Amino acid sequence: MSVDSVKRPPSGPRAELKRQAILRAARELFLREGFGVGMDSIAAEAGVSKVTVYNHFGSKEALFTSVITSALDEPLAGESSAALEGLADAGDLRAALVEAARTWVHAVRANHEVTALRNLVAAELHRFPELGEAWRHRGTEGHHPAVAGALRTLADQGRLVIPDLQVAVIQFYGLLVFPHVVFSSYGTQIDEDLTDRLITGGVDMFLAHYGTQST
Amino acid sequence: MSVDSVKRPPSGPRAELKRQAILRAARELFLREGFGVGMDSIAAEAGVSKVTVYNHFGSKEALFTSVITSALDEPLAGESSAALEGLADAGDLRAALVEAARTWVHAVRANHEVTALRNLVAAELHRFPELGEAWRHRGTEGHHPAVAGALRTLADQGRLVIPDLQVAVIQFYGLLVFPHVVFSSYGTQIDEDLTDRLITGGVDMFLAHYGTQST
DNA sequence: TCACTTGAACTCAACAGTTCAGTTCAGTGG
DNA sequence: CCACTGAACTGAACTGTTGAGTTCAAGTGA
Repeated sequence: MSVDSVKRPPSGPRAELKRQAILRAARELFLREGFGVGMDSIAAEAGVSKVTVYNHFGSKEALFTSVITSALDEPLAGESSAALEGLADAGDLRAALVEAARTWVHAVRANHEVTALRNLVAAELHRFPELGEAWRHRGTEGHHPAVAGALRTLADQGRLVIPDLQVAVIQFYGLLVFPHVVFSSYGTQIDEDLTDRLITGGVDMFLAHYGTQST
Repeated sequence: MSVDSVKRPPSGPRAELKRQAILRAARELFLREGFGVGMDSIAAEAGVSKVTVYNHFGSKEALFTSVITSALDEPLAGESSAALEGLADAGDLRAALVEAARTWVHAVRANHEVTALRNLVAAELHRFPELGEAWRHRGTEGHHPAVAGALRTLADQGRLVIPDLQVAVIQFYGLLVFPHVVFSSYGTQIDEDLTDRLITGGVDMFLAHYGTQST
């Protein structure tokens, strides 16, 4: 009998499959029912014994944390910040901005799941304050640099005049992304047509204020 | 023994006092601890017996609903939409807009409580979908007409040129209000100084796009 | 007198987490 | 190809707690 009472999580190929199945199920049920969902339901949905769930994750809170942090790695960083990179070389800045914004907003809208997870984290802030912070880092502060960098570059090129970068970044979000975030937190969505008008209108407005003749 | 088994809520002046005390306590505790708070705690905080709570509200869900709907009646409709009325007569439109926005945003920021209640409703959307809808009505759609009306009036006066009113309204929100809503849902706040720059910068941007020379 | 209130004890269900005896299955050595 | 081994898995029963809602006998106040 080993004195070592620490329960290591299972390893091996078989265990990894179960782990993924549990994460998938937990994510889906947390999204559908909130944190209040029972561990039995999650185990059942994953097609796995409850004991296995506990062997892997140790507690409900740990499972929730794993679901969130695993979701933190996947999403929109790729396409959307890539779209921002190309801005500096674009001939037609307006068209390029519209295109970038379109990519970005569609990434946000397409991921029902990620947006819904954001709401879930917000809902459980009092139970998991550290998750709120983690999400804030990856989300807002994670993209700030990309947006800020793109805007600064354009300003350095003389194609934009931006006296207050911090404000400009938030305005960029406010015009393009926040409407979708806010509406989704009510459980509704902005329809396709209005989304499109918001994008072109937002870019127009942004350029009307910050653009120069060389735009 | 009356066959009538329907429990009417208590009435009378003393009952009304208790009712208010319960609502106040419930609101405070729901805000501080979320929907998970125990009915015993609420009763204790209200200085009232648990039985009295149930005599008045019947169930926890009904109590929660009452807290929200009672909060729906009170808030920012007054000052903020009043500030929008005066816009039509203003000489200096920019100054007037900044002033109106300042009033409005301060109303949103000052009411930690209302904003926090909004998050609470969003958190419990799956349990109370009808509350989400009610909040949306009083909140967003409740103010839309005021904002839309003010903007339309200014457009009719020829002081603004607004091709797409629906978009303009959302942009107005997006520049001025949404940043605060989004940040507060992360549990953070935008500081005083940045708030001010967002207001003036937002109005500038709005006017740069929609304003005319007669502005 | 009558409606309202109280406190304390109670029921009942849900749910996190555990225990255990037995089963699956991927290797490993022969 | 087989037998054995051990880690991972299962299912079902169990513990312990928490919390919603109820009951009741007694109190309060217009």
